[in-house]
Amino acid sequence: MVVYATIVMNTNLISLEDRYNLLAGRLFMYINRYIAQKFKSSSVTLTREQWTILVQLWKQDGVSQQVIADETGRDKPSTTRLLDNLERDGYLQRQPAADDRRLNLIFLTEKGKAAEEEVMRVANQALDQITAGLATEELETVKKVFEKIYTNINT
Amino acid sequence: MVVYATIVMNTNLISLEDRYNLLAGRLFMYINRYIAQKFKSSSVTLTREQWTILVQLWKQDGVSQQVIADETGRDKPSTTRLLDNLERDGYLQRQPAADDRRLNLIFLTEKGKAAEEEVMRVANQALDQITAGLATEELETVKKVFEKIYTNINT
DNA sequence: CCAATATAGTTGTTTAACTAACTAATTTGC
DNA sequence: GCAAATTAGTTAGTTAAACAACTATATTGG
Repeated sequence: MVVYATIVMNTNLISLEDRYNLLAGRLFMYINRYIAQKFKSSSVTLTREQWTILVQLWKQDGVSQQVIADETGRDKPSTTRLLDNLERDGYLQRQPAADDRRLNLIFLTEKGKAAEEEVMRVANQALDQITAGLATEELETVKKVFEKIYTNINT
Repeated sequence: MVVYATIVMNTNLISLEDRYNLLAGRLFMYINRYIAQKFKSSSVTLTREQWTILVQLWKQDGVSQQVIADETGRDKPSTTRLLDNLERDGYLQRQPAADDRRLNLIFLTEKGKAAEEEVMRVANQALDQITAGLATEELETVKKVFEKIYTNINT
């Protein structure tokens, strides 16, 4: 067993255990599981990942796959395959752009549009349960920390 | 576009956008990518997930797969396959327990033990960079929020 | 003008998570 | 004592993320 005490002292007073948990992404794994369960028990037949794509399309559809990839923070192959499944399941359709044949524009189908209300109701309910009892200032701090981490990662 | 204003008002003053980002797990996706890069560029040939298993084994090895699954928050099939790969790559070995033949006890190999120092050095360096410039109180609040969310999810 | 470069999207491969279904071994409770 | 239930672990199938390599189209710069 190697001793990490000096390393911890060099940075801050948060324990290695806490820092490790952040890094390990355990909470995210649990949140992911929770959302999947809530979707399932509400007969929402979408994954959390598919939901993030649809959230973007409900804001604006008719955009290219690259735009969706950028807006949801994914690479192109991951986006291609998420769109494959969503198209297969009838939520959207690809349409080549007339003025640039490299682009696929993504359009919601009627099914995709109709899904918004119920899916967002379930998602918001899950969010309410996840964040129940948390003070606004606490969530503001979390937001600030997340933004700082984002900056740290990208510089 | 459905209007969510009333839903947001019913819960707290954090915007839907912020709540959505928490749910979407974007930051975690970015942290995951960052760690993977740091491991790769330091010639640590482990995934973040494999690392979480080894962290547990460095604390205590000779435990069953179920114990590892519980301690790292995974289900059994995920744990089985992570251990498959770690065994294949020579970091550990399975050994049937003498007194209960259902159990596989997991033991680090010399390679698995020897990896600790360098791997933890790289992991701690990445953690330092990720949490740089964050105040102890901010990280304490994040910890508190994470714990509260964990409680919310499991009740 | 057209070769070089950049951009959009797809495909293949590996890792990992989840669920469900399964085998083998152990514990239980009548 | 032994059938039923529980526990440990594996296997199969689906979804998703990462990276690398690829095709097709569009833009660029000499």
